[in-house]
Amino acid sequence: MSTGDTRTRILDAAEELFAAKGFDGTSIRAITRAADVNVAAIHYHFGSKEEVLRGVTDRIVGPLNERRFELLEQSIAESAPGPPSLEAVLDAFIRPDFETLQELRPSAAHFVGRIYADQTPWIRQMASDQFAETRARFFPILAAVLPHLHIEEIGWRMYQVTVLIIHTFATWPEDGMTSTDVENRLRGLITFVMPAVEAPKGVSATKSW
Amino acid sequence: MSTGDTRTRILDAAEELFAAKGFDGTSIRAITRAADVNVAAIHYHFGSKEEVLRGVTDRIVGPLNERRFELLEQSIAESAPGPPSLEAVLDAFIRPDFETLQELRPSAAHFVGRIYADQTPWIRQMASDQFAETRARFFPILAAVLPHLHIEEIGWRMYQVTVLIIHTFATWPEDGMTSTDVENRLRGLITFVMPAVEAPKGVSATKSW
DNA sequence: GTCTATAGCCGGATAGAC
DNA sequence: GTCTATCCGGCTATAGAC
Repeated sequence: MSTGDTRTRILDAAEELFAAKGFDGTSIRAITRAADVNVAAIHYHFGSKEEVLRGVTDRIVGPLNERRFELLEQSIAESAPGPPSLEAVLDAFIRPDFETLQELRPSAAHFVGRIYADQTPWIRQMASDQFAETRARFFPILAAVLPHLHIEEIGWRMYQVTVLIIHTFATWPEDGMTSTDVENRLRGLITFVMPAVEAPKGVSATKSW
Repeated sequence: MSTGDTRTRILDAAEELFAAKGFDGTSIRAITRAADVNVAAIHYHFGSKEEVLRGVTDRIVGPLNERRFELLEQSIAESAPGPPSLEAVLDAFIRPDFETLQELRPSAAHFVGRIYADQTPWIRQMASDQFAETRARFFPILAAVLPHLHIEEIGWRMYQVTVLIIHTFATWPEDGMTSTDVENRLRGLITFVMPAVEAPKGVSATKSW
C-alpha cells in the first residue's frame, strides 16, 4: 500500500485493519506498517487512534447518507400525491448501503459491519449521532405508512432492520460482489424484513436507540 | 470478587470483562486483578487466554442447549400427532436463551451478545460448532412446518433470527430484568420475527452458516 | 510534513521455589 | 495448586532534528 498522499494511505490501511481485526485488535503500529508511514505521521494527521477511526467512518458515512436521502425524496416524489409503499421506503433505507459499499472497497463494507456492531460506548455514540438525520427523515414517513403502529414500535422494528443490515456487511465476501449478487442480497433482505416491519401490533417492545 | 475456588473466580471475572470490553479489549492481567489471583494461576488452570474464553462459553452454552432440546421435544409431544406450530418451534428456539440468561448473571447475557457477534475466525468456529446440534435438531422440524421454503432459505432466515437474538443480549440491561420484562422482550421478538420466517419464497438468499 | 529516537508502560508466557 | 520474579516484545505517545 503506497498510493495517494499520506493521510489517504493511513485511512486506507486503517479501514482494512479495523475491518479485519476490530478497533482493539488493531494497533497504530500495524497501521503504520500497512500504510508504509511512521508512527509520528499518524499522530500528526489524526492525533490519536480514536480520531483515525472517526476519519475512516466519516469518509464512508457522508456519501452514504446523501444517497439515502436522495432515494427517499425520489420515492416520495414518484408516489405523490399518495404516500410511498412500505417496500419503496425500505428500499430507499437499505439500498444506499448496499450500493455505496459495493462501489467502495470491500473493506469498507467489512468496516461498517464490524465497527457499527461494536458495543463500546463512544463508538456507539458516534454511530448513533451519524444516524440521527436518517431517523429524523425516515420516521415521519414510516409513521404515515404504518398507521397501525406506535412510533416507538416502528423505531424498535427499524432498529432490528439495521442490525440485520450491519450484520450483512460484517459477513460481506472478501472479494466483493457482482451487481446481481448485491441486488439479490438486497431483495432477499427486503423480502424477509418487510412482513416483520408491517406485522400487526404485538407486545410492546423496549427502548432501542 | 473473591468467592468460590480459583477456577470459578477466574471464569466469573473473565465473563464480566469479556462482556464489557470484548476479547481483545480484555487482558489476562485485568482478569487476574478482578479475580484476585495471579498470572500464573490462569496459565495453570487454562493454559492461555483463548482457553479462558472457551471455559466461559462452555459453562454457559451447555445448560442452554439442554433446555432448548427439552422445550423442542415438549412442543413436539404436545402437538402430536400433527406437527407443532411455527410459533411453538420459534418459542422453543428462542425462549431458552432468554430464560437461561436471565437466571444466570447479567454479565452472562452481555457475554453472549458480545462474543457471539465477534467475527474473529476461531471464535466464529467455536460458536458454529456449539450450534451444530441445535441446527441438526431444529431444521428438519422447521422444514416440515415451512413446506413452501427450501432448506437453504430456512437456514438463512433462522440465521437472521439468531443475529437478532444475539444482538438482544448485546444490549441487555446492566442490572438484569424482571420475569415479565423478559417475557415481553421474548414475545416482542417472536411477533416481529414470525411473519418474516414464514414469508412467501422470494429471491434466493446466500450461504449463511 | 516527515523522520528517528526514546520514554514509559503493559502485554502474554514461563521458570522454579514452596 | 499457588506464588514471585522475570523474559521479552509490543504498545501509545511525544520530543526534537531536518
